[in-house]
Amino acid sequence: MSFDHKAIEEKWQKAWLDRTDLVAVPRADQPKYYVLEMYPYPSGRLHMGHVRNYSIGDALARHKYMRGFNVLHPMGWDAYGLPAENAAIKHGIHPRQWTVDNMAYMKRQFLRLGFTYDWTKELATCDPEYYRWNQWLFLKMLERGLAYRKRSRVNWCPSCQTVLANEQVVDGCCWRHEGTPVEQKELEQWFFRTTAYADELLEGMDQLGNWPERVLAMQRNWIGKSIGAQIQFRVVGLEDSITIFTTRLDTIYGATAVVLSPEHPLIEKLLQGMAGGANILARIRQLQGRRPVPAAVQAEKEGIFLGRFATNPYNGEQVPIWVANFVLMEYGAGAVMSVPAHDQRDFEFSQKYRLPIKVVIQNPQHDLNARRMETAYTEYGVLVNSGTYSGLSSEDALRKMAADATQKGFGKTEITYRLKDWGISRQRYWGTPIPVIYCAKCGTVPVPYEQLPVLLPENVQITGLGHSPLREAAQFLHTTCPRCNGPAERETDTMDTFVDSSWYFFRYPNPRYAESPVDSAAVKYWFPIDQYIGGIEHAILHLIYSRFFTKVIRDLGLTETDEPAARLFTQGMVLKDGAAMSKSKGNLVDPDDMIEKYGADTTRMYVLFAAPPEKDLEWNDEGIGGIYKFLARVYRFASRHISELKGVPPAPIGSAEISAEDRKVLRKLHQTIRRITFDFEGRWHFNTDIAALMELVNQLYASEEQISKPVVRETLETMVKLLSPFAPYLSQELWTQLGHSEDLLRVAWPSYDPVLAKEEELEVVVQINGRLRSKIRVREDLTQDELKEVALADPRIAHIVSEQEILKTIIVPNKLVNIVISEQRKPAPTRI
RNA sequence: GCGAGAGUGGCGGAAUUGGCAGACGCGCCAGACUUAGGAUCUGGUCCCGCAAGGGGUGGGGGUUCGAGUCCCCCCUUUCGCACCA
Repeated sequence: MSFDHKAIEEKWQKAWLDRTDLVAVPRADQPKYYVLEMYPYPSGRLHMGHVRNYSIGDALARHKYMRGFNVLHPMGWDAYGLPAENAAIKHGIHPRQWTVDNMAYMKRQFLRLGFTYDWTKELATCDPEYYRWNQWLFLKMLERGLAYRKRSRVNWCPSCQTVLANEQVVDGCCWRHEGTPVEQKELEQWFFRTTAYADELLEGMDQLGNWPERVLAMQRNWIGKSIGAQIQFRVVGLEDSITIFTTRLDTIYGATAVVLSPEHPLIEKLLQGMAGGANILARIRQLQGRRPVPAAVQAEKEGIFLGRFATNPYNGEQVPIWVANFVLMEYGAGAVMSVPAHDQRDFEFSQKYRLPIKVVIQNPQHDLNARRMETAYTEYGVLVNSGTYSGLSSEDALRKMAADATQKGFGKTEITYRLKDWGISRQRYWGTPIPVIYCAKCGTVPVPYEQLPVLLPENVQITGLGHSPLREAAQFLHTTCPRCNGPAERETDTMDTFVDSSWYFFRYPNPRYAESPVDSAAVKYWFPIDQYIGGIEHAILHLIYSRFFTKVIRDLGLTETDEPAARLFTQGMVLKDGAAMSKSKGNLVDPDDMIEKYGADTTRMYVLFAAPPEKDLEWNDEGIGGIYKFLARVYRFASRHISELKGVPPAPIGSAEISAEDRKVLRKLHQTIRRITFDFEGRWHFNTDIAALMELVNQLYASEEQISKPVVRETLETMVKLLSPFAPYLSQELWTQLGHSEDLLRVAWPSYDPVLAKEEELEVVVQINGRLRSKIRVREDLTQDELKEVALADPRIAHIVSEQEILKTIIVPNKLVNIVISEQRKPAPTRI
């Protein structure tokens, strides 16, 4: 009987349609397991990266079912987003239609792949019953000052025709459009106050020991906490002072200038009434224009002297005030002190403009000479030329100088973050309307909760022309003020779609819950997510926003959860010819084609086999055939024996009269159980688990003629269980053919017998001077002396050792004997 | 520049604590079965050598009875951050 994967998969797809046994319900008597894979954007069809992500999650979910866990394994759709709108512009199809069609198609793909999702938990973020809760959460955040509106310089992607958050700018370009430099625009925007949780986001990482270090490092870096001090320099001849931020207060005696960002608000005032001031201002504006925005490339440092001076509050020295392109307004105080001797940037700047260099930290290796320095000395050290602080270490000086600044009132200790508040306004149609109304009389008025959801209107002309299409939707735009009933306008920007994905995992436990975004009781049972699985590309974007939302939702009193996911796993990318698969590169491998040709089992299993899950996977069109061949081998072996196994009991474990060949197969079987079981505990190197199953099958083929029926039954049944997380269709089919009726998910995961798994006779390696010389087969648990004796009796060893003096013998019981003799004289090399 | 990771046959990869380097698969070679084989089964496949033997995990050094694994230096490469004061 040949392996008809199509017939088998179609049969079980039908049987598994609308299955009710996967509906997750809280149960007090069972340990729970919430396994979640990042939901997809419904772009049209699944790609291999999806198949990989979801095959990892499904293997885990199936294993947890078999281990007796109450499993929550949901799936949904990140259904708002720009591609739907682009499709509308290009093909004239409505974004909703496009999205709905795609979800339907991709759901069929999911069903075809045989994943164990509880589809009763399905959610789509473009559904009013979902996005109303985005609006609800927004209003709560508004109440708490966690959402606010301000005019600011924002990142603008000319391709997307919308604003981007800082997190969505990669190398100065849009995260969706690699070649499109982001522009800066001044706009009124809504923000979420992520900075309010900066410290908790940082400290919370202590709880994330089971997140990849790589992700934590990226988040730490992104939050960018730095502890320093703010110091005020009085402007000579004016009442104003300039505040600078520094982490190296210990070097302040070496300051030779104060440098402002070109956007610094004080500049105009400083130039007022100065001769040539207008000219200088014009040059500064020019400098701004020339600055690469945002600073993607390190540009040549350029500066302009303002003609004014400021006083260093520590030593009373007057230093020139400059404006330079390398000082960022967005960070710290928008102004710095320039210490060329101890900061590389300041050093370069001073070289170019011939500013003096003053050494105030001494290098213990050799004395620094300001005139001969070629780079800045940035290490901590001992202070010199620093008044009363001279002689202190940098660490002591930092503390003392900050304390003195506070006491004397010209500065204080200050903490700054790289993390910025999250700009969430998007000038696009296909997203959640921001539930705010602008009234000429009452100002900005939140939409009352009872009027939620603010529905996204369906009949809107989508043009992609740079302002929200909702501006043109008169029905939507014009409304009445909830306070005064006067005429008013709605906010027409929509929310960043990352808002949707920041809390969807809280919705899964009860996605139809109508009282609040989260069903607190259900969440209390299921949370935290025991295992979250997704791509590394979300290390900062989605995963930092999610952590922020988790804390906000907690502080709203809806949950007690501090962190969303106890464990995070980031799988590697699927590559073809060394590059990520993409339409533009033309190197796509379509999962549908693979499923059509080899079946879902093979496709799933191959993505698990080709590389360990955390590493990138290089797709190989030939390789997948090897998995198909393996499954066909399993099927063929089973087919040859199933009919004769009727009524045959599984092998009685430990039975004395089983043959040596039986024992060999059982040993391999139990070693395989041990290996795969161990691996599911967290290592997840499914590639080696599948290799172990292949070894078992190879052993079965080799021993086929000599093993007894009970052992065949035992081995087949157990093997099918071990195989089922990776190849569920074939496994369920064979399980049924073996005479069972229950679903494999409800069958207990096999346990191994350590006695059976143990090798009876061991092969011990014999080395001489660390080099392999022979192998001996011995009984287990020989004493060290016995082992040594057997090793020395080995003819090959005896031959080499014969007349040498044995200096030492190292014995690792059951493993190895290493005999150390004096190094043999090498025969003189024959030269030609 | 800073931070994290990686470098093993023709290819993907294995080697859980320092203890047989190359499991498993692809590819390739040979044989069997066959009208046929891009099916299936069996055997072989790190390099040099007929063999005995020798060499071998990016390069160099070190620790150790013993190093792919630990330490130091260097090279290559992937990813993240990048004028963050």
